[in-house]
Amino acid sequence: MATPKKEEFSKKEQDLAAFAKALAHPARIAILKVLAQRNECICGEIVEVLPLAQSTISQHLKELKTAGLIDGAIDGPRSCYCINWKAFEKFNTEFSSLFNKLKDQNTKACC
Amino acid sequence: MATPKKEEFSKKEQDLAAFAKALAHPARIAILKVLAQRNECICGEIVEVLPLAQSTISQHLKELKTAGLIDGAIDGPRSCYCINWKAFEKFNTEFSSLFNKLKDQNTKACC
DNA sequence: AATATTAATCGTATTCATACGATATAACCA
DNA sequence: TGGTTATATCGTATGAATACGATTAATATT
Repeated sequence: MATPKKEEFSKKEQDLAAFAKALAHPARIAILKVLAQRNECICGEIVEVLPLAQSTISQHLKELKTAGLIDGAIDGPRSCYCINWKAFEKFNTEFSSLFNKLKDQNTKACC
Repeated sequence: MATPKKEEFSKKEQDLAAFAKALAHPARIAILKVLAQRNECICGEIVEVLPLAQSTISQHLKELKTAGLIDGAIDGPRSCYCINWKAFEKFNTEFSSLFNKLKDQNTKACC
């Protein structure tokens, strides 16, 4: 029991869900805000600003990176992260288009 | 250890994260599609179409309802679910506005 | 070379999510 | 009333996410 069944859905559904999952924690939304605000996206600044341990932030950054929402570059002893605007926009439009598609299909005022 | 820290973030961040979490599973996206497609939003149809057990679907429906994305009404022996367009649109615009706000703040081409 | 700084990774504990079968509930039909 | 149908809920097993301290790795600094 409890063997995951995500693979049985369409790729589009899986991709959109994965994107949503990347945003499904307030810490990660806060991280994106910090990355956008600062002109330099040094990781240490995020640790200072957010109420989480360094290792936890690092973990969240990794997830955002895996989801493709941010890029990371090693810069000497530190790491420089920044938002991947292309990917972010792609998902933004994809999500809006899901919403609009759903709405168009919905022919009936239901319930 | 591992005591949740979600409360330590802003309400807006929490709300957006909660919405994202509701969409963070392909089954729930698929459910929304079915609800939009059918003129009648009987729960049983969803069970027929998706590769999940009835109790699992029921659980996912409950989460979508808790997140405010769908409404449910009891209709005799069955249940009638439908998308809460108002809530859905609210989150859609809120998400787009986050994206645009982030982009505006981002003064530097980084990394 | 020795030490400090920065961030990633490891190990691990705890909590949450996902999935199912079984059972309960509630309305309808014979 | 007895049985059927439709859905929710319970119990439970497993897997994933979250969080932290400790350690490692890699570059700077002295």
